[in-house]
Amino acid sequence: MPPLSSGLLGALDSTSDRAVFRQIADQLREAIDKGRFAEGDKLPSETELIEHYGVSRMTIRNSISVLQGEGLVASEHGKGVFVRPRPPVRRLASDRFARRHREQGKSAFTVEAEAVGGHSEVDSLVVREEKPSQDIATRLGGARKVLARRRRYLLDGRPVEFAVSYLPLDLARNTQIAEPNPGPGGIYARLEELGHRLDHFDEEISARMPTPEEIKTLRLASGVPVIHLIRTAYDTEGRPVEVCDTLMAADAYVLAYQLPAT
Amino acid sequence: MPPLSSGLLGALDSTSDRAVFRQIADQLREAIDKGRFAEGDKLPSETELIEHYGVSRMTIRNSISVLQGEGLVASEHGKGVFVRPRPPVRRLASDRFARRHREQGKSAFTVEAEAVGGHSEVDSLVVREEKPSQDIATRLGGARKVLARRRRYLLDGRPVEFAVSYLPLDLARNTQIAEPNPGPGGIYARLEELGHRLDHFDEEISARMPTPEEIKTLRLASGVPVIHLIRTAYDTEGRPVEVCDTLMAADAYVLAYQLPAT
DNA sequence: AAGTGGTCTAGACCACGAC
DNA sequence: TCGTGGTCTAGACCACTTA
Repeated sequence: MPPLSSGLLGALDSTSDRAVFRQIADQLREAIDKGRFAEGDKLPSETELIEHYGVSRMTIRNSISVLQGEGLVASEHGKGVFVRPRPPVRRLASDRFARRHREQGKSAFTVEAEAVGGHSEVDSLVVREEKPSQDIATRLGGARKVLARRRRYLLDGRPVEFAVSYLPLDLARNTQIAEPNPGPGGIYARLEELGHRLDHFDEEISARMPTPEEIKTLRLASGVPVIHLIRTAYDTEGRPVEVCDTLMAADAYVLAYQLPAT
Repeated sequence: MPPLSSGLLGALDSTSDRAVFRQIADQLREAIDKGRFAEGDKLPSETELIEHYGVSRMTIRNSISVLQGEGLVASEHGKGVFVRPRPPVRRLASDRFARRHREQGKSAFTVEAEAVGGHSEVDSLVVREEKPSQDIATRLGGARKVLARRRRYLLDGRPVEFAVSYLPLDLARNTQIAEPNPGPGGIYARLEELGHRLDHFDEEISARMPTPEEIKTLRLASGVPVIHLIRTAYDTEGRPVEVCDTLMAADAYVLAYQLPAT
């Protein structure tokens, strides 16, 4: 095995209070930040790092797990540890639910996917009647039964978003909204055809680390948070007609909004 | 040492493919989710878990580090590992920059703090002239020098947000905006007095894991992401008059927006 | 077969906090 | 003082990838 290219990584400071594994993590992080390891590059193997620093394997693994937690690197069993590439980001514009998009027969996700020139797919579509959670029921103005539309969105084959739409059952039952394919313009276009002209949407955004199940569904690398977005759609009479509960891979999205100054 | 209360945690499945430390993490997670350990409760000590499961210490520590990464628990040296309490969340409303708030002499942060009945402080205020980064310069329409206002916000003594406002220097120099205390209503009130009537704000939101420096500044527990918000303020002539780059502790915020349906 | 990371053991010494 | 978590060692065996 060839020795580590000199200069890429420095030496430890034994006089420092800082733990050895943190010093090693610091040096690797700095090398990545400065581009000495580029996106997609393989870091030195554990064996190489052990020899370079003269420490035990667990110390090296500890260092690398720090960087994994920061979302900087991802390890691949049998291959190595790699600098995580920044995936292409989808920017959700504040006009993404504008009527003019619906009138062109496009769903919001399609509009966004086209904006980045990507290929979009929908997946795992399940439509069924449910008893809503307390939170969803409240947001829907006290609905006792709802129609739930679950689906996963993929961009260029990568799952990026998982969403559940809830609609009051009395409103959606026996309409095309209850069909797997809601038709051109999506369920918002159907709601308007049913006489529920949409007035505005409220969105609430938070971020957190994913649960193991969410990691599986969105195939998340470690160190990638999720953005949780809950949108409520209101018609012109002020009635909430849909709640959409969305979980997004945070490394795949930027959300954009416009606020009035008045 | 008393034995672990029976029933709280189960046994390992040696026939399972799932790694032992993951099985232990699963059981602890389930116990937390089901409320068998409540917020703020202490988990069994490493020694207790070692005896309960009959595994080595590193295996137990590995399990706990999984839960730390998920933001479920936080360890305190010398005391134990505790279920992380959900801190009070500040909800940023979509009207938080409405003129009516400014006209009451209140800053946006004060308005929000009062809404949750908390005590707010500002900290580490530094105002100085700078050469902006490429990104900031572009957002400001090509400004070559800017006034930068850095500050940290604390809610009930806990740092929750770090923000930097950038203003074109030709606009802010020798005004009260360049003073540490910008006066009632904050810099947006001053901008309007200077003839820059505000029209709207653009906000861009993303989420990621914090850098070590950000962890220090916001005193973040492990497993807590940050929300990155970049706001650009435009006057009625369409000129960008301020860019505010904000980093928020994700466990302390919910952002709310309203979208038009038109 | 050789190299990589994944899991696990059985110790050691240290630093912090509560009593 | 004692129990807690923090750091570190020196091994072992396994699973995956590449050649």
